[in-house]
Amino acid sequence: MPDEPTLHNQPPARKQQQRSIVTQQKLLDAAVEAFSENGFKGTSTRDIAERAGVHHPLITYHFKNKDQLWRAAADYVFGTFTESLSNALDEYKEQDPKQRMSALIHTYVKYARAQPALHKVMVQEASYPNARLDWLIERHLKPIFTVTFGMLEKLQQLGVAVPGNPALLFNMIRLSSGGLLALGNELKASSGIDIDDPKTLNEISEMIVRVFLPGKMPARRPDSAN
Amino acid sequence: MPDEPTLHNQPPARKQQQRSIVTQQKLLDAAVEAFSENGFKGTSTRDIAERAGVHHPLITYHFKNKDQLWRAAADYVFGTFTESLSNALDEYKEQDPKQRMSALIHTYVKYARAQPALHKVMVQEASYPNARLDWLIERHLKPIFTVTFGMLEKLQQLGVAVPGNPALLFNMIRLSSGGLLALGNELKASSGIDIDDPKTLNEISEMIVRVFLPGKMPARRPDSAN
DNA sequence: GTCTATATTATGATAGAC
DNA sequence: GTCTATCATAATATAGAC
Repeated sequence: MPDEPTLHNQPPARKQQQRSIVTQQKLLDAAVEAFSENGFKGTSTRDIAERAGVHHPLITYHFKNKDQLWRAAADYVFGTFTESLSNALDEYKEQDPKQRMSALIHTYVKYARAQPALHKVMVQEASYPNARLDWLIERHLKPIFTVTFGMLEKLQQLGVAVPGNPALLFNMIRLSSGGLLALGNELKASSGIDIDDPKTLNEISEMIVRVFLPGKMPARRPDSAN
Repeated sequence: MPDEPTLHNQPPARKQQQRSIVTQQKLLDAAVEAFSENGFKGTSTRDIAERAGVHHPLITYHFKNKDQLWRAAADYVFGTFTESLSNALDEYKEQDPKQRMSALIHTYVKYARAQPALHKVMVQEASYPNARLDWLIERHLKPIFTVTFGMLEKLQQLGVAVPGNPALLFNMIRLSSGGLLALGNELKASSGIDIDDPKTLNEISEMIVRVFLPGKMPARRPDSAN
């Protein structure tokens, strides 16, 4: 790997740059874990540095301060989540609206299991009005929500989703999947639900579809609009 | 009000005891608010004392330490919640199982609005395994859950509640009510849902019943068991 | 890019005057 | 029962050596 700049716009990654990326990623993973466990105020940058196996002044070096590190961690979690969602939508784009929504729900359940921080961080930040919450809503929530509201309204018109305020409906689905998995550490002892069992995840997404999207898709006329 | 001890077992409350109770209550209210906003680690006892308008060493005096104060605050929140639930059950004890469960759900929604700490504290503590979580499950959750699981199973047998694992069903109902209201500060901006509007609360509990308990109660035979 | 050292403030808990 | 004063520790952040 040559160290000299080339004619290309992006010079090849140098060893130092590579190491910097690794350190940043270690800090991001540790930050997601720590912030989702103890919230913004309850998390110390020292704790994050220790989890990452990195000296704590490096946080200042790579992310400037605690607040910027939190934002980078949120971008990381919500960015990969949004990506999973749009991949799922892409994969099912030939299917009917009910199947597409079911695929979204299943994707959400699987992602929330792998990354419970997704919902934990939301609850932590929604605990009281603050700038991070506003930032999260504008930057990550609204884009996802507006798309999904529209899909749900269409499903209501088709008689598949239960009637009522689609925003409420959406948020109940969201809580029944991501919100449920965020309680993972409680559910086994309180309710005998084992979210480590892969069958449980299927059970959850199937129940959500059965409950919130109980109707059948009407037979599709060949000449109907998409 | 006489200050001397009487022949009764419980001597009349003295002024100092009265003031002590007031201080303790102020600290409890402040603790519930602070812990639900910032979690156990993220809350400082100084913050609690300031919210309560009390000097911070009084926390040690009245509650020994931060951990004991947290437990007292949890007892306060979950104790009054359990009381509301059993009052609702009492009030509707002559009604059919679907009406009783609907009353429970509506009580839960109303309580969760007035005291969002109920769910916030659970999410905060369920963020990672710890002694406070175990204590909360054994002391407060299990008694409520076992009763409710039974009621839901019966409603499934009657064809009122949707089929499937009743524990999952119960937790989805719980998330759709308490979990939803815990996100109150987010919902208005992200979804246009205003939980300060009393109509919204009715909309929520009605949608939950419509979604999770869609069946009608079968006609009751006069000689059937309760 | 990495580390040690440190300035400054916040925190949990206690001692002891009143 | 209430308050001031204080101790030991932990926190965020920065300066500066290497």
